[in-house]
Amino acid sequence: MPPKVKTEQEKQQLKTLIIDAARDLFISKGVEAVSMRQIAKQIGYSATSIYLHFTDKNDLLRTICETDCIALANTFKGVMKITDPVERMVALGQAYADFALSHPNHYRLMFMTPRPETMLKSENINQHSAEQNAYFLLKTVVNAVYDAKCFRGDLTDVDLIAQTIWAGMHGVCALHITMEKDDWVQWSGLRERVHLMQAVMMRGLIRE
Amino acid sequence: MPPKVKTEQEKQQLKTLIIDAARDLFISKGVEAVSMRQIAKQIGYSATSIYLHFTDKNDLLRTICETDCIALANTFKGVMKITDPVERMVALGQAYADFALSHPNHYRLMFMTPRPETMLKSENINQHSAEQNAYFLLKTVVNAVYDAKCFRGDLTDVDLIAQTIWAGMHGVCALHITMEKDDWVQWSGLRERVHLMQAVMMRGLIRE
DNA sequence: AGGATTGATTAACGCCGTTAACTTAACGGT
DNA sequence: ACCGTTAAGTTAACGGCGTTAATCAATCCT
Repeated sequence: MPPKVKTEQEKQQLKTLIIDAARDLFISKGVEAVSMRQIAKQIGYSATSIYLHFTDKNDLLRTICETDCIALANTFKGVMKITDPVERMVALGQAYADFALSHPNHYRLMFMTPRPETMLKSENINQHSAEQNAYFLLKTVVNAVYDAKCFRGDLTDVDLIAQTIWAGMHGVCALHITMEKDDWVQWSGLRERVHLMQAVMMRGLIRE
Repeated sequence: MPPKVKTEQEKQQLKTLIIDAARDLFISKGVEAVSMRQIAKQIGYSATSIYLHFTDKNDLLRTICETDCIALANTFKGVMKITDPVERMVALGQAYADFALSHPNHYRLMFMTPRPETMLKSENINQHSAEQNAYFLLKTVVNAVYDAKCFRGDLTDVDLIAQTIWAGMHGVCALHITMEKDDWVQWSGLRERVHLMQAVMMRGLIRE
């Protein structure tokens, strides 16, 4: 029963209705365990209706990733108030880990799901906006530390430094999310692992 | 057409035939893109035959992971010949990254695929054998460095140290494998990232 | 020789993502 | 006031998936 002619705003509303339902399901059950039919049922539409707004499941997934990457950058706004550059960088790492570990399925969705071909082009993410790109935000924070001449003298590539910090935090979080339950490893405390990674990063990067 | 009565050895042969075919496909196309029917076709059997040897797809996957975890530990044997404990530890990290980055799908299979419930119990992996457990091997190597009193004084938990090193290398590799193609990040060179992570780890952990 | 057992097969079930064909309601033009 | 067009949705259908049930053929045991 199609009460026709939808304003652009109404269209967008339905689109975000789909996105929100899909994200809820993805987060609570994991991406691969959620079907288009389930998402549709959740919002009282038929499965094929989703295809009127997204070309396929990957498109939906990519859109959620983009949206949430922006949202994630926004949740980091609080740490940006910290004035000391090094302190701010540490706090950002902590905030990142907090997000990853308190929303593991959400994190998996955003940073542990291999991107299919169709996901490559993300025109919607502004490469150079701290509001819209969590990585650019990290880079900004790292750059401030660099400008304050706090890094070791042999470190001159800000991208490289930022990506290494990211990799360190990602490593702890991703390893935990994937292998938490594997009992052939005697896992030490998660808190300690996050903390030591931060300490190692700082000692390894900051001028002594 | 069943030419009956199979010796235990023949059974095992068929089982490893399935495993090898499945691994080949998993590695070349990614786990989720490979169906039981495809694996079966590869070895000239019907799809349901696989279920005579593995209870389901997860069981097959878990078996491959276990097998290859043991195999991985064996490929590290060369590294163990290095006598200097710190050198040996660095070389192990490099060997680990080399494996991950030259066999990304294989690595994904082993260390980036979330374990379903049925995967938890891995009785086949010996928790305390360096030959059968790559993590225990790492722990042994880390322990040698610890005994040589090369770690900073505040580091006393060998498991924690080993897991942090693992996380660091895993972070670089996993991030690369997942996000390599995402163009909203200006990736610096992969080699440099691996190298800096190693350097940061060493500077952060080793007594100065 | 004949029944039980083993190693395999084919058929079938209920999902999945996605496409095609169809329906119904609202709008624009005359 | 009518009528075609189009937008927004539906149902039907396709081929493939993981997996289970039923079946089949060859061998073994007695």
